[in-house]
Amino acid sequence: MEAKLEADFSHSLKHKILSYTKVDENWLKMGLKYYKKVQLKKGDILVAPGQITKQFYYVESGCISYYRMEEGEIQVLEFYTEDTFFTDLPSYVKETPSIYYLKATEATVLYAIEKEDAEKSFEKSHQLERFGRLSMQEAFIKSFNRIERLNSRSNEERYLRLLQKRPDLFQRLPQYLIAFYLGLTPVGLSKIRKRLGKG
Amino acid sequence: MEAKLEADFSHSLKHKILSYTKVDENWLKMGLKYYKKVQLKKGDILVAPGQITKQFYYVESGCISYYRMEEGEIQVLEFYTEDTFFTDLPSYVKETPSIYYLKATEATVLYAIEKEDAEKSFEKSHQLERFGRLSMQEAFIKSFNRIERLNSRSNEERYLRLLQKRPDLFQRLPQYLIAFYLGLTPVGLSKIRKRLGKG
DNA sequence: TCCATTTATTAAACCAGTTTAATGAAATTT
DNA sequence: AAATTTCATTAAACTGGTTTAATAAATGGA
Repeated sequence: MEAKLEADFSHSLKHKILSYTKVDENWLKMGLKYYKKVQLKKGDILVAPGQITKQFYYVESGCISYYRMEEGEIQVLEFYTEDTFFTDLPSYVKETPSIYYLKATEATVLYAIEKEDAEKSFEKSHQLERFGRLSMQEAFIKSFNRIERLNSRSNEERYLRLLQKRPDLFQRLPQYLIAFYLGLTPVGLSKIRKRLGKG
Repeated sequence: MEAKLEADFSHSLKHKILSYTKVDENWLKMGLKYYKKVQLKKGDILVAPGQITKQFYYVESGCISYYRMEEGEIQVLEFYTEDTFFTDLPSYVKETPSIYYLKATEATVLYAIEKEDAEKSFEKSHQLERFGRLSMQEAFIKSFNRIERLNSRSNEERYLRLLQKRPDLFQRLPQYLIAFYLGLTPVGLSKIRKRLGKG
């Protein structure tokens, strides 16, 4: 019974780690036991400006939006959804106060690991260190793709590409957040959608 | 004499690696010996569309621009300058043909390591694996900063921020490349500069 | 179920960029 | 030094966004 329970615990996280590299069972167990489950309700704030982000996260289910407010304007950097690692990296790495929000835009289940523990696990296990490297590499590629998208000069194209690449976002998020993510105003996005016949 | 020569070889690269994490001298030597020096003249192309990028690079001096051509339009993703690691990551990771150019915009000195050798070094040494992870993390943070800049809706602000953060680029690169990097046309950038009184 | 709030659309005036093309200046080649 | 090429600026017409404000629709709480 208990064994069953343990096997179920963070199953998706375990699977995710193993998708990067082979990790011996005992080291994997060691790494996994540092993670603790966090349940967020819609609207819960995980990180707010001024706080130092000392944890790294894995989204099992739900959606976290990563944004900041600057002179009344929202700037949306990313949406983290199922099966994704994330944190507020600038604050996490430099241990300085965050200037961002990390907020659940729907009921969300996370696993959180303390920075200290993450580093401990990397130090102890070469294999987990490799997992750390490869997951960082994946994060980098994703952010690279985002740059590519942001850098193309046509907003319409940007909208269409997002619609194609992450259609789920349009179902689960208010449209104005998507507008800011695309670097548009809600009015601007609405116009584009009208022009395209709502695609 | 020979010892002196060896000590000088890729000194800046050695220094760079050690800036990430401690690496025992013998492992470091082992890692470094995989790198070979590459000298590029202005205009030389390191990677062209269609090629598979099988090396990872470190810029000792000079400047490499990373861009693509799409229907006659240039899209500039990044400029890699002194003391920076880079490659065409999508192609390097997935071993698929590149869709980008990597081109020297001035005389440039690089150190190049074969992917195979890089992986070998990571496998052999936990410390080098850590270096790999942390350098990837740094690359990720840089690209994150770029997203932040690209995502702000005012072009003028984007221009000013770049001017402040990487003033060297304005000295060493033609203005039209900077314009495309900012997601503008050369004409657009020229207008902004005029408006601001050439900053 | 109704009321309050949040979100999306539309309209109108405006503006910061684009496109195209011409001119001029600077750098490179011969 | 002259010729050629590359690069930056300017102008004019245009376009696709912004801003502001009003309205309508959807959502959520008491």
